Amino acid sequence: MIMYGGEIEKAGGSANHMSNGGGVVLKKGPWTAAEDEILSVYVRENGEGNWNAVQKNTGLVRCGKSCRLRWANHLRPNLRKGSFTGDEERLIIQLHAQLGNKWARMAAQLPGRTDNEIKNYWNTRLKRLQRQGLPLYPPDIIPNHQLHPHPHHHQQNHHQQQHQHQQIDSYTSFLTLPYSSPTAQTATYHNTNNNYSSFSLNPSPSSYPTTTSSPSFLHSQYTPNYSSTSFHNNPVYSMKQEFPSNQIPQIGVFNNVNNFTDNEKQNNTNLHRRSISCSLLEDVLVEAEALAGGDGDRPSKRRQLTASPPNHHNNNNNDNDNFFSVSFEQYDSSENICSLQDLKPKEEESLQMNTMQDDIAKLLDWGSDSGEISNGQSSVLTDDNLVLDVHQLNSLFPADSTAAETRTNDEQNNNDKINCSWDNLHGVS
DNA sequence: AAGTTGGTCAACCGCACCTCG
DNA sequence: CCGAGGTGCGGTTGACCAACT
Repeated sequence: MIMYGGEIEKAGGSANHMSNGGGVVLKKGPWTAAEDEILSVYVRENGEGNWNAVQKNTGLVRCGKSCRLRWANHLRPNLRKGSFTGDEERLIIQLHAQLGNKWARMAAQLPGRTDNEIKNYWNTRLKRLQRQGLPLYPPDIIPNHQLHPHPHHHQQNHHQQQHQHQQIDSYTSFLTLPYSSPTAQTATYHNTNNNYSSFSLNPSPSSYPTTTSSPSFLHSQYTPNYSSTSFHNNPVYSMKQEFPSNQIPQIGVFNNVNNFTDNEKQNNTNLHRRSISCSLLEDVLVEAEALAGGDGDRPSKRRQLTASPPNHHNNNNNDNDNFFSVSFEQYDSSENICSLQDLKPKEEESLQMNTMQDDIAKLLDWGSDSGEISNGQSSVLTDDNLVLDVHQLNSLFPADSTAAETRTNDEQNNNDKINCSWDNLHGVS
């Protein structure tokens, strides 16, 4: 047993302590290095989960939730520290446009990043943009809720159900939202490769900063395409962004990557965390199944968001020519992703994840001159950028074509079904 | 130099879901 | 079926620091 030897203030003598009900006064506030070490050793030896046992077994006077949080946000391996890169920022914005305040889901798309980091980043950004009266999203990104302001009401996963009470409020707020910016096109974007993006893009995006510290942004070099009147009259630009209650779990552009590179999965002994990841994937799977199985004749936002590009990429062609199709290929195969993780030998899995981790690191750095904070230019997802992205991904994910080739017929059928639903999408011109 | 403001980060809180007995 | 315990998620808060006035 590891005994915690850190200082413990007198019971009840500090606001930084709380009782766990058993007479033990649990410590609150910042963690010490000694506490970190104790927790790290314990998790290495016992794995994650059963966090309340940490206190019992180590004497660490921290509640289970605190232990879990500390581990997840600071101690677990392969955490990415430091500022978000420009591409990460862009991805966060894109994901937020898709998912809303689903920080955990967003974090799952950003290897090594925590939901807390993303949340902090977004909230900071939100506050700044609100203060400046600037839009939350670049003109070329239209949040899904603006495309489909009437969410349907079936909720298919517990993540969505979990915060129903909050989401009701959010939905109420959401109903007051106006829709897209004056110049934004409410059509789902197709790039020149006939690829699909689940958020809408203005074909002529203006430069939009993603960085939290971009001087050009902070000093209003950002010039929206529309008049200042419409700019300020459009509440999108100044209101707190809220999302409808049934935020649809989306497949982010890094979905495929996430399945293998999420750092938490690198700990192969960690079945618990794997189950978390699978839980996310299962959510995706449920949606895929709902889509493939025909969600009635209701053209839902879900359907729109998960639709595949035209099926010219269905077969053995080089799907990795296509940035987004890579994601969707993986998505269509999402059922296998969890099972693969469970079945794959740990060494192989680990190796693959390491490789993918590197790939992601490269991916996140592409287009970022310095690899540091975006200067605002790279945040624009233009058609040309997409082409570039596709080529970048081409070199990063050579295995994807193989993966696509090994898809089962069922997966292919599912994909085809989803493709068929493409024509039913709302807002697709 | 002192006060103010804003940004970042870490941590806590409350709620809801899941599992299990 | 029900309650307790464990867990995950999103919201919120407060400390700290740097830039600004």
